[in-house]
Amino acid sequence: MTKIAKLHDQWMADSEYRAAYDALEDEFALAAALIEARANAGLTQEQLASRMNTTQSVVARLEGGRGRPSTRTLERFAKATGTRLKISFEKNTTQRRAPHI
Amino acid sequence: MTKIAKLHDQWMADSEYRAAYDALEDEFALAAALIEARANAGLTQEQLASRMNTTQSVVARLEGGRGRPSTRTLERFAKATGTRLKISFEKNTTQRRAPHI
DNA sequence: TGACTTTATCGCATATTTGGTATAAATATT
DNA sequence: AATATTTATACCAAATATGCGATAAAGTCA
Repeated sequence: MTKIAKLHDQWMADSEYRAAYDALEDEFALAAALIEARANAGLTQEQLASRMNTTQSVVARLEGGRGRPSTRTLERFAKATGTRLKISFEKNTTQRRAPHI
Repeated sequence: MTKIAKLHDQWMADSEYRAAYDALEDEFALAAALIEARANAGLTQEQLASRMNTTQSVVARLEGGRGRPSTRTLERFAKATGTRLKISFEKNTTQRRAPHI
């Protein structure tokens, strides 16, 4: 294990750090989904923004993983990309492995 | 087809009505997911609220399908119920049928 | 029925997200 | 390189969600 990975493991013991890390991971996952959906739709941020009745800066902010958008926004995003928003709470069967960094 | 169903079909042609209807459908889907997750966790709204660092009334509001919660709230809900929040944009392969009411 | 638990709703203060504009930064095109 | 296009960031006002207490409503059980 690298020094960094070890440090990470130690830090994960700290609940505050852990919470921040998990939140980050989720934000990335959402950002990735947003980017992929727009890519599949073949739209620029500007075009998508127009379909969502908002501005390009808002779309950039969403895809940048900054902030925690409301489901209202996600639904508009889904419609604009011709997709269907699906939100679910999955059982934590397998414990997530500590990622190798 | 019933008279009501016929009326419904006519109304669905009106974009404003249709948008409202779709939003409602999504809200119900989310509310159902929330309720199911809490049931699986075997918690009362009060207990869950405590784990989310909020109050019972907030949980009731969420499950009631009133408002469009932020992903921040959904993430806290997921952690409190021991589940993992999953948000995805699914391709609209088959067109959704008009539901029979 | 009455006591008790759980869930739903209301009003309002606070917090967060979103809209909009401007502009910087990055990417693509010629 | 120069220009055009696309994406990222900053700021502030407006819209929306959240926190919270009080209380109503509904459900459970003796």
